[in-house]
Amino acid sequence: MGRVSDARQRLLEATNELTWKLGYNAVTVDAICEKADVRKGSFYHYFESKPALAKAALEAQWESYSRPLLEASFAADIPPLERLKRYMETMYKNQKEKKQRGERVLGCPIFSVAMSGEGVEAEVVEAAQRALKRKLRYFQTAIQDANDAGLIKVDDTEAATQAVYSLFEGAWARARIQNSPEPLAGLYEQALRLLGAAEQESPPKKSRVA
Amino acid sequence: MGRVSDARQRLLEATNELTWKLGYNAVTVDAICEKADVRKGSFYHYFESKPALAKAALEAQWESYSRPLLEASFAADIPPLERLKRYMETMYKNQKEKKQRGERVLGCPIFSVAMSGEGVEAEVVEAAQRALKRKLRYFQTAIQDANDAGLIKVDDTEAATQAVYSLFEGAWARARIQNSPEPLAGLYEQALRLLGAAEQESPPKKSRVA
DNA sequence: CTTGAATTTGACTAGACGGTCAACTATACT
DNA sequence: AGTATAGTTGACCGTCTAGTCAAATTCAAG
Repeated sequence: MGRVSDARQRLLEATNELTWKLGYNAVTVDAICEKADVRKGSFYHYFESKPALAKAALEAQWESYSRPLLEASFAADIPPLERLKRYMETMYKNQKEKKQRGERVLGCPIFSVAMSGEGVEAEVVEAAQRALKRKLRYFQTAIQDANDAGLIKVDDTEAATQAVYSLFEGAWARARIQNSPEPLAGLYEQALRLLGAAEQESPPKKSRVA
Repeated sequence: MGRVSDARQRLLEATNELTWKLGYNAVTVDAICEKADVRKGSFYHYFESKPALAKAALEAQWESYSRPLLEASFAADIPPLERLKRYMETMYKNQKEKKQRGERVLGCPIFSVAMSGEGVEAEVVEAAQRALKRKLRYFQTAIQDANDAGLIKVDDTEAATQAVYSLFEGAWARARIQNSPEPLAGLYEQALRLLGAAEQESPPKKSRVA
């Protein structure tokens, strides 16, 4: 019964856009309301507080953005290393296109929130941490599968996975910092080295002098 | 002439401590003043604004903290790969000890500020970016030296350096997120794989099944 | 001991912030 | 058509925030 509205959805989207660009603490309730074209009273009709909205927004973003992107690249019917390749190259292309469109390179929408640590309500940080852990699982599965298929050569699969993940998140974070997609370029090849799985080699060059 | 004081210094230190823990936007001038035991009026005697202080604090931190740590590990008379090893293991130990002392694992004091992007005054972000670029140069020199000495085997030295740096910063960031030093454990060995410089090998194991 | 510059102080402001509320409006269901 | 209910509105509040200032204090140097 009663009226219908998509104000809740608009609030979630506005929150994610602003938080991605500015970081959680730099985003105000007023700014969210303005962007979503919703009055403050309505805001508190849908969410009991700013952190509650931020938490819901992160979860919505996981479902509508991050998860689909991951599922597309990490589909189980794709060869395991191909999954990594697809994901990394898709992310690179995404950021590159953004840059060419004149937009800023914003990196991972979840990572910067997760990094806030204290200084942001635990509720929000924990939602971001959960999302990052889920993301890690795609890497773990793919690399485990690659290992089972004998495609990689590592002493410690888990350590290698962590390293690939750190490499990826680090590159993505640096892309944001530099406002450039370049740190994400050629990441797959670097990941292969971590995994002891040199691909079809191009002719190796010897050392060169500075 | 006139009075002498170390209030300026105390303000810089308080700013760095709080920013490291909470992130720039969660730190208020009042909190800084309280921690430094300085009244607000004095604050604005020494710094013309909050971002101006933050910028000065980042520069002070580079000189008094980051730079010494880097210089100690990356001294030119140490073999190039040994430099990387020392740095990474020092950072790991640092964070591990912090954790054992019951403190939080805070990661890189500069990285989180640099990641703020818009939403933090350009002045502050740029100071952080400068510091990160300087840090990268230590990696570049060490890896270039390793390459010149034939210690590593990479097609593209610069790309490998970027990857090692992304790996390191990514791991450090994840350490903060997880409040655990573990992402930094064994990083040097992973870096060696990126550089095509397998160390004194332990007997290699073949793939294993989940 | 005087002088005057450097420093300290606390009270002050204006605006932004997160959040509240009671009244109002639209509409899906009976 | 009537009504309960979901959604909307804008004015309002207390607190926090960055920043100001004129007056008071300290002390190095002449």
